[in-house]
Amino acid sequence: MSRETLLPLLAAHVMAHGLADASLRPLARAAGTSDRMLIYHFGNKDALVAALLDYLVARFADALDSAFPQARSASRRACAETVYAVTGQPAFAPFLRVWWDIVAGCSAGNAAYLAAAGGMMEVLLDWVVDHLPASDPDPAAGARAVLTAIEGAQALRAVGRGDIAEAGLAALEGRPA
Amino acid sequence: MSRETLLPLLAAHVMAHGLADASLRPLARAAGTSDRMLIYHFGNKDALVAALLDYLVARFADALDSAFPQARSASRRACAETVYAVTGQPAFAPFLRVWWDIVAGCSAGNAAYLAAAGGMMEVLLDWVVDHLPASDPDPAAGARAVLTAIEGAQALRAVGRGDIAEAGLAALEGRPA
DNA sequence: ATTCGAATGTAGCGAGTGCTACACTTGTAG
DNA sequence: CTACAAGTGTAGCACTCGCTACATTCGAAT
Repeated sequence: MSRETLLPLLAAHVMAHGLADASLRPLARAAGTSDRMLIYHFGNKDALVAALLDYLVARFADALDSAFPQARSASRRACAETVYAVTGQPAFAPFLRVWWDIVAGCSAGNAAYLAAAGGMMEVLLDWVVDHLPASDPDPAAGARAVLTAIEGAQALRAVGRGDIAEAGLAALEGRPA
Repeated sequence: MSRETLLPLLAAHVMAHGLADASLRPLARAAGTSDRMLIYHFGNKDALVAALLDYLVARFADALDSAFPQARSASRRACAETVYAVTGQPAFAPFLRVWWDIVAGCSAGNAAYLAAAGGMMEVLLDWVVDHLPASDPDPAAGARAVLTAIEGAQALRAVGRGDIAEAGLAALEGRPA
């Protein structure tokens, strides 16, 4: 039982039950250990959460690579709608749940969450750049526009207003600027 | 000390310290009462939070009406950028902090948070419709596009990537579709 | 075989959680 | 004046929190 064998089990529990109110004893139970051993391996809870966030960023990158279509999209709007559709699948709900916990933590000033969020945004930004139409005149700007729209659409879906999100994405410009 | 006199004080504390980990005793201290009395007035913590969310939605509507320019924007993009700029002012940080707590709570399945979020989105949607260019051919669709972009930009700013948000908004179509 | 450090179990500390029991003071209606 | 309900203070319950002290087991190196 090292950090490496623990982390997947801990991550599974966090994705199922949220990051915000994850406490040592339930975490330990989910991983088949004791709170005592979690502190032993990670030093303290903050370090554990930091390790967990690192692990989750890596898993998020994996999920993007494996679950998404490889082909480039036909337009910025199509790219955004693809990401929106894929992340709407049930398999992605646990990621999104943790994601909003991270955003809330960042807004509260948590530095570890900020670092994790930055990592995830970098991964996502790279992925979007690689999936924009090859004809896009400014992939860097296009990726940022698409990412902004995706984030907003997911926030709206999270609060039960997927209708606004879908209308919003549909109104995105279909062709590169 | 009725609910009505308590709510502003409770709301102030929540906006300063977050909604997620607001517990009765600190809330009571901030309002000059005891946890005992909070339960007496509201029944239990869930009801207190529900009342607090109602109050916050109303305050949010007030803040929009008073702090934002009255004039219509010149374009959908300008409208989004105005909202982004205004909500970037320090006075709005407490609202946003609570907002992300609400989004995270919705993602975790909290029904009371869902209702509050729905109310806030309704308020914001109406405001955006009223501030789109009068020439916009489809204000309902335009407002949804603007709102999606705004939400995304704010999420990105919350996680320290305001640079992406600004580039993303700049790439929005400047003229109505 | 002995020694030593890594790994682990048990028990508990002090603080904080939502909430309740009980007693007490008020203000008001009869 | 009395009766009664609304309001309030004090104390506490059963629980969880992150973390620690102490003791033990176990495996490998000497």
